[in-house]
Formats: sequence, structure tokens, C-alpha cells
Amino acid sequence: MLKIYNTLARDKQEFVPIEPNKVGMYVCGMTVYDYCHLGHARVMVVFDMVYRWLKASGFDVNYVRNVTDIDDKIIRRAAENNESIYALTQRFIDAMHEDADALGVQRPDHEPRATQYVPEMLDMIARLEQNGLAYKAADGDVNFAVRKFDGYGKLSGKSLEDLRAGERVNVNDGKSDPLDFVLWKHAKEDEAAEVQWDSQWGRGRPGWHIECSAMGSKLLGPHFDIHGGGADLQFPHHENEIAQSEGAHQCSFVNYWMHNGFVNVDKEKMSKSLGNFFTIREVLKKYDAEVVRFFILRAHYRSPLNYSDAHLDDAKGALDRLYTSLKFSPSSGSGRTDLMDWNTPHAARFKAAMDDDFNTPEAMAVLFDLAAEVNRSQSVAAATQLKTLAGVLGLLQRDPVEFLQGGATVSGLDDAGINAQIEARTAAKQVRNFAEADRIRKELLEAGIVLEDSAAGTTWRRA
RNA sequence: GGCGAGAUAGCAAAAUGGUUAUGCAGCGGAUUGCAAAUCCGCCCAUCCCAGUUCGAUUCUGGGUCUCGCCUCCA
Repeated sequence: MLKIYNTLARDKQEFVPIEPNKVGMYVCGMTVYDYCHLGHARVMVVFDMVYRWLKASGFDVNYVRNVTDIDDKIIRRAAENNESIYALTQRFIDAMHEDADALGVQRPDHEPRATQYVPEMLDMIARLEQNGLAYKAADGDVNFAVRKFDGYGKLSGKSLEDLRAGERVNVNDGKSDPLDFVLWKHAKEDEAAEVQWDSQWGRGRPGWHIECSAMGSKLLGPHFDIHGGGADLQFPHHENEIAQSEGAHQCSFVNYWMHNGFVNVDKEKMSKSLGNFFTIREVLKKYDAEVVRFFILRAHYRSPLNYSDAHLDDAKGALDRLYTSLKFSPSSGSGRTDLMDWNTPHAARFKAAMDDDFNTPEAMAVLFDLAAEVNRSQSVAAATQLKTLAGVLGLLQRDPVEFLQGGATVSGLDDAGINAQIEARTAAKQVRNFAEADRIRKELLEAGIVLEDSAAGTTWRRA
């Protein structure tokens, strides 16, 4: 029985899908005007893990992750670069796919772009207007009338009074209430034609929040199971999505709201505005993508995750241990979870952990226990189970030797050079010239190559 | 100021009203020419103060500290 921490309830709840065995899941994706950083990596990896576990649990999942390809920052960046927003966003969508693929993130079933759903958004705004929840302001923007919607604040736990008392809410002249948010932005004089659409309220472009409401209901229906995103989207974005969707369709919007924690740097949220971010591709120059994925899944998805080289090094060491245990039987495991017997002790423990609000750290502890078991028994069956369970997390699917020998080449040594050195050392060992053998081993170690002798011969890996 | 989350060993990170987390690091042993890897064993912990309880790291209250949201943010 799967339990999910529902932000709406502030508690773990048993997951009951609207339609038996089917799950509709929507996750807020990227705004594509720059490269993805590690914070984006966490959202992608975390919900990829959720997607995989739901599927492994037998659900037929319809996973939607949107792309925001129209907004102020995109328009500004495109203008700075003197290129079209389409060229800019396509470039960064391609880059995002490269990063996601590297991290082992499966493609969602749908990846809608905002600019392709403007008619749906306009339709939704019209419904809101008919329902008395939207109004056109003097400045030409169409706004959502927050105080006309009962229950505004139910997701974020904020009341309109509290928000109103906040010092940081800016008063906007066009809004009848400072907390109202924009649904449709009127076109500005200097804006390019490609960022303008016709509407019954005049030319303009959509506000940020409406795209997710419109695309979510179009692809998953007005009422669906799971909606996810970073914790920073809880307010105002997701709160506003609820207001728009429920206001337009007059029915419940989402049953389970999931929010992942941030990636921190020195205990502080990694963010664009603070400038303390590392892009995924930057990190991948230094660390294997699977190490990064392992690092992300090693913490519970709702906990903060502190980024540092030391922590990545630690994750590398831990993943090395798992791969090392599989070395004796490289081809073991089909990764077929449908063939998995979930009643065996390790699998049952793994399943219980994952069913408990996706407790990946506990699930990983099972992996390590299993690895120790594999090391002891050298059992192909145990190795197969390890690989299959890890596969549910998108880990451990590569050839162990390829993983252990992979990574950045610190020295100029290539495989042939390393093997030549190993042969020279073996020859020295055969004539019991251990001084020479140790010299070679030390030399390789300084180049980041660790040698391991066994009865079957000498193998190597990167430190 | 309002609202919320959290404080677990050297580091990272789960869980739990009484009994091994797990990984890395450290210590001892096995193994090895010596190592590495592996195995066996060990060390190291629950922010502070009260309360509930036979028993609290876990529940309750208070305190301290940290972080997040309230503005674009994953």
C-alpha cells in the first residue's frame, strides 16, 4: 500500500487513484532560458523515481511535465541575444533533454510547451470570467480575483489576511486586490509579434500560472491524481493553479500534491537569483551522471540536499561499492521488475520503503545489505535481485567494469597504457621483484588508478 | 512581522515508545609478498529544559539554533 505525503493534508496518506490502476501525474518543469542547474536535476530525478515506482507498482501512469517557453525572462534573454524566443527556447529544451538523458531520467509521456496551448488557456480564462472570477483591469491585463475564490490558501496554509499583512506584497495599480494575479498580459508596444496572441481581451500573452492549469486539464482531465514540483512552487504558483482550475471547472483539481526539497549550497537554497548554482553539465564534467543521480536519491525527496564536492565524492565511493559487488557476474539481471518476487526479504523491505512516501534512503540501505550478501555468497540470484531493485531507482544498470573504469582521465594514461603497466608489474611480481611491482602500483595510484590483485589476475579501477 | 519545515555519531543520512539502519571515515582481525577489494568484529548519536510513561531520540509543552515561503524561482 503506497503512502504519499500530501502537501494539501500535511500528512502521509494512502494513495488511492481516481481510476483503478491509473495515475495522472503532472510536474512543473523548466522555464527554458538557460541551462538546468542541480535544483532542476533534483526535480527531474525525484519525479522520475516516482514515475518508475508507480509503474513498477503496476500503475498505468500518464506523466506530464511541461516546458515554460514564454515568460518575461525568456523574452528578455532572447532580446539580449538578438534571437527569436523560439530559437532560444528550442536550444535550451535540447540542452535540458541532454542533461535529463545523462541522469537517466525517462521522458515523460507528454512534454507540452506553453506556446502550443494558448487556445486552451484562453478558453479557461473565458470560463473564469463567466464564473465571475476573472476581470479585465484598466491597464488591459486580465486578472484572477483572489477574494472571489473560496479556499484560496488551502495548499500553502496562508490566509488572505496574513498575505495582506505581509510587507513584501507590492501594490499593482491595475489590480482590484493586490493579491490578484494575472491571467492574460496585454501586449506591450515594443514586444515582438511572436510573443503576442489574439484574444477576446486584446492581443497579449498568458500569465505564468494559467499554462499549468490549462495543460494539466487538457492532458489529464480537470481532476487528476498527482501534481508535483519544487517546494518553492507551493506558493504562489500551485495555489494559483488550484484557484484557476477549480474556479474554471468547478470540481476538485488534484488529489495529491508533492513537493521536493531544495538543493542547498552551504545550507542556502541553490537559486538563480543568489547566483550560487551549478549547472548540471558543469557538474557532469567532474562526476559521473549516475553518481549525481545516486547522490540525489540518497536523501529523502522532501529533505534539503546539501551540495558539495565532498558529498559527491562520498556518493561515488558508495556507488563503487555496489558496482564492485556485481563485478563477478556482469551480465546478471534483466531489470524486469514484473518478474520480481516481492515476497523475498530484501525485495519486501525495498518495497515497504518505497511505499512509505518514496523512502529512497531506506531502499538504498537494502541495496547495500544485498550487496554485502552478494559479496559473501557470490550468488547470481542475489546479484540479479540487486540489479533489478536498483534498476527501479534507475541505478546500477551499466557494466560494472565500465563504470568502475570510467570517469575523467586524470593522467594521459589510456586503457592500453594502463594494461601495459599492469603487465610489467605482473612480470616483476613473477620474479619476486616487489620493489618494482610496488613502484608501478604507486605510479598508477598517483594517476588515479587503483589496482586490485586476485587469483584471476589484476584488475583496475579509477579512484 | 505572518506561515511552515528541521536539529541523529567525524561526515552524509534513515528509522523507531524498550531490541543492528545504511554508506564513507576510524580501530582490531581474516585474506594478501605488501596493498586494494572482500569478509568478521568494534568504536562513534539522537540540540537544551520540563512533562507524560515502567521506559522517550521517538509523544506533549517551552527554549535555542538553522532553513524555506510570503517577489521570479525546481
